[in-house]
Amino acid sequence: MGKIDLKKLGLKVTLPRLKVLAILERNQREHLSAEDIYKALLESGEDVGLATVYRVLTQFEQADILNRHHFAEGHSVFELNQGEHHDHILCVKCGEVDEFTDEVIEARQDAIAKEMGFEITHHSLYLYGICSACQKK
Amino acid sequence: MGKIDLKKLGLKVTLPRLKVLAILERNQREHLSAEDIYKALLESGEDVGLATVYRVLTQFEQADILNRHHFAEGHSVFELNQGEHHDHILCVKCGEVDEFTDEVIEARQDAIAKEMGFEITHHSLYLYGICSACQKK
DNA sequence: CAAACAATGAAAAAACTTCTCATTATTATT
DNA sequence: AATAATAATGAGAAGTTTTTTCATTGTTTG
Ligand SMILES: [Mn+2]
Ligand SMILES: [Mn+2]
Ligand SMILES: [Zn+2]
Ligand SMILES: [Zn+2]
Repeated sequence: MGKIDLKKLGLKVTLPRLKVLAILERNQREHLSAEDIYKALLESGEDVGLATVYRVLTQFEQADILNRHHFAEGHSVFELNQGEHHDHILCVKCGEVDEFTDEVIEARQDAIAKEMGFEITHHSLYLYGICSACQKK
Repeated sequence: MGKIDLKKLGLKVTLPRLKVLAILERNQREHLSAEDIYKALLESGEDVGLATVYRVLTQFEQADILNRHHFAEGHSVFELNQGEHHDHILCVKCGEVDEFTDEVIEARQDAIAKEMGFEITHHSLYLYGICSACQKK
């Protein structure tokens, strides 16, 4: 988990990029939308445009320092790439998001792709359900 | 695979609903967007509004006669519910979509949800990669 | 510190989907 | 077959999320 070096990624070191990165680092366990990040910037008194937030997030995604997810919400959410891959399970009642990794599933995915002649690049797996807290209500 | 009875689903039997259904039935193996369906209607000389296509698709989804998918494209695609569940593998080069089912993955998903205290309702699994045809180019 | 060029903010536009509302169609009931 | 009750429709406006445009500003290199 070394510090992220924008210069090494071919990105100029600008205030907007550093600020967005700081917000993502400060919210490691969260899954933030572009709007969330934009609002956080405004609250910190930073003068960054929403278009820039979108641009920077796309660049970070291409540089593989963060992951974009499409939960069943209509907008993208982002989280810093924490090294080890993980998948997500979401509560359809309260929106809670938990993370998991399963080696059996990962292995089967690779096997299936191979069987079907695909060279797999990535995957997205989301489980939806009702969390234990919401079941009790 | 009995004929779909709109009346039994609590939906009035209207021309737009029948036409949309016909297009979906005629394209069982495809994954069509609302726009695709709208264009197909126009080409058949049908006078159906795009808003109606969206409305009807949402109603069909709620009636559980079709499934909505969010591939990495920015818009929803739909396919008639063919009884047995399946997941998807997509080519990032040419857009080809193939289908598969894996009992091991299905079982692990249920087990994971249970372990994490969730009552699972559904899931979405998409594998992305390069198909065999595109690898040869 | 100057030149070269990349990044930015603001606003417009694009892409997709939903909403509003006046009109029309369907259904159940005569 | 006509009626009344009500649900569905088409057109366009509007809502959401994201991208593009472009004049201005900032970063980097030498
Ligand atoms: Mn996560
Ligand atoms: Mn399918
Ligand atoms: Zn919950
Ligand atoms: Zn391909």
